[in-house]
Amino acid sequence: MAVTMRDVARRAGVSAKTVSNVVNGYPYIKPETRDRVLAAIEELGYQMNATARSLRTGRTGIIGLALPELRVPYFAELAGAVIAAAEECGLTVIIEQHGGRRDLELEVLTGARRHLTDGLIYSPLALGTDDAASLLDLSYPLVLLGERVFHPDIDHVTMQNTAAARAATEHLLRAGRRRIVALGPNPTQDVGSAPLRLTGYREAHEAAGLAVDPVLVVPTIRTWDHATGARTVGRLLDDGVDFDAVFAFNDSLALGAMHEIQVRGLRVPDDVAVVGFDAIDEGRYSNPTLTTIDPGRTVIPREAVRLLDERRRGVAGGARRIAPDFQLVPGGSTGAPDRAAATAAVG
Amino acid sequence: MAVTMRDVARRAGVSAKTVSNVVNGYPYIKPETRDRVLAAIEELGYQMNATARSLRTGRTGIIGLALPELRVPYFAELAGAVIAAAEECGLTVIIEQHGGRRDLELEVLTGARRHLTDGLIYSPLALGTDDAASLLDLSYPLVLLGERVFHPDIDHVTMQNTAAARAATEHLLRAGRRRIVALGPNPTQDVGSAPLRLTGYREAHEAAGLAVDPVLVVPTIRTWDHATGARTVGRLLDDGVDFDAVFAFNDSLALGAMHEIQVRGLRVPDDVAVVGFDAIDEGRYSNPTLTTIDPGRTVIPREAVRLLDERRRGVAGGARRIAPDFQLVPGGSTGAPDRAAATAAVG
DNA sequence: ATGAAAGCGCTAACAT
DNA sequence: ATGTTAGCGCTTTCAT
Repeated sequence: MAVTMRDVARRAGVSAKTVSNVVNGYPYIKPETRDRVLAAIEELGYQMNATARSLRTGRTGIIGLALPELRVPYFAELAGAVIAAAEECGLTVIIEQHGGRRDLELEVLTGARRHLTDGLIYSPLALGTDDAASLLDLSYPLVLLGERVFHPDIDHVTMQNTAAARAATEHLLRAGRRRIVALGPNPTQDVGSAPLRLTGYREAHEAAGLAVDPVLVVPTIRTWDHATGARTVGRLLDDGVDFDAVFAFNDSLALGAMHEIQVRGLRVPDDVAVVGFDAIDEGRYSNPTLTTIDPGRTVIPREAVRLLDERRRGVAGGARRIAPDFQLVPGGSTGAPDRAAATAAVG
Repeated sequence: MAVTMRDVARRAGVSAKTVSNVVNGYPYIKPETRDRVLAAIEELGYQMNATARSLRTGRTGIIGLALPELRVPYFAELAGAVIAAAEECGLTVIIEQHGGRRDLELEVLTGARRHLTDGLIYSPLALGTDDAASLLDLSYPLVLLGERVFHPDIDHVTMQNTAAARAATEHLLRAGRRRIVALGPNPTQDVGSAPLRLTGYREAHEAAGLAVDPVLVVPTIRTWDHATGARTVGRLLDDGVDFDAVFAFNDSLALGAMHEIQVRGLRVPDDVAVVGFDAIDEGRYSNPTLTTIDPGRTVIPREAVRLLDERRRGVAGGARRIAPDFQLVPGGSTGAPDRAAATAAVG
């Protein structure tokens, strides 16, 4: 059997409650008593039983992070950063993969794991505005990532989707590209990143006084991965669609597209320039490197954890909405020079 | 306050213990009683308090997965698969990132989270054989990934490192390459994947009656990532080392190397062929696609969870060691044709 | 500044 | 086949 508070208390000649007070940083303890307790803890190698504490307090110190799939690089990087940020707050994270399946996304909200966690950071893919109701009468703190299920009464951490997409498109227009594919919109999706990014794409064209050729607005399935990017661009090429640039709605799509373009014997960026979105690590070592949008990749996980922790501790007021500054990251896929690594390391 | 077993019991006109029996699948219950209980559960929307059960049983149904960093694609894919496999067993996973830092790797073993988990799947990077002792007197089930801290009394899930590395090298030799860089060994590392893979590299040369030029055995730091691969190969090129192939000890190194080679204006595979190790998703859409070793990427996570769950449930005997079959995955980086995606989708 | 008693919700052990 | 009792290890009253 493990060492308990009673054991420590006996050893220190105090009551269990005093040990509890010491462990929890209760201030009004005679220094001498505290020292005796700390010594006893040390000697016995006492470690608190988190389960017992949770049963009593109703809080576990665990938060959930629900996302589509960990194997998708964007979510892997997000999860790594969320875990690190949670650690700073003394919180533990459990990751739940819903695969973008609607039934699983809903189950996450009410499933058994919600008893294990103090709150949830939630990145849905299939839910829409209609589902906002499901999110409003939850009995635990919730922070939403993205804005598929936007509701003003829920904490959100999101991106400047439209402005960033506009900047990405303007970057291509400035480089003289005039037939820019928008890769990623989905006709059945009225909410979420896709329509917002498409709006940015359109805004950039309008501002430049250019019309958007509908042929260049190319829907994909919701799974924005390499395979989808490659397959979709492959079909455009098969169909003889004329384009000189691709703005893909995320980096995986962009990298898949870039792969396919080169497999077909075209050059990036000479024949087709490519811009992505997310600034995942992979794009920094692709061939060529990928021009992309950094939507605030370090800020988003940190803020998500902060918002949730504040709710959890009951120190938050009304719902908050955070959309960090974004940044265009130039790469070889739009003609920025791909510097040699050894040289870069020196400089 | 949430609905408890007592509430359900009252409603069903039975004792709490009977509710417990129903919930836990105890067989000897009058069907009619069971139905009444299930109905009461349904009506009240009862969900079990996992914390209370854990306190009573001493088991949480949570397992730990300790790895260097989630942002490293190999570990992200591993973690995703471990979570999925754990789900199948009704287990929840918490991921702990130790960053390959020795102090954190040791802390994982004895930290507070070990009270929260029933066992640990452990993938160390900094520990060595000397640390085996730290792993032997742990009071919880442990499954080791890799063989940095090999010990016959601990469950291991590992790879056929030497045989697979030999196959990778032979693949390059068969293609007529004669100056193959071994990218990844570390002179200070006597255990783990690196020396085993180096042995495979040497064996392939010996079997072909070829000597290994020591200049081609190129150490890297332990962080086998893109940047390391690019930087190290960059230095070889700067130094004018003559080579016509690279066998990188993982895919990230390989992709970083491939990037740098192409940045310098050389062609892959014409000037330099490249082979990696791990078969991460990224290599399937790189330019060119990456030839690599699949060390059993689907088997490893599944088996790790199975071994741990068996120990946890106390149904395991002596220590087991699992090293699944591996497979060479040909890609464009050694001259296999990179098929167009759209065509591939049809065929 | 510290202690005693009670109980969080569940299940093990025993009883019937 | 079901009920009773006790207690997992902690924190929350309330008392001193």
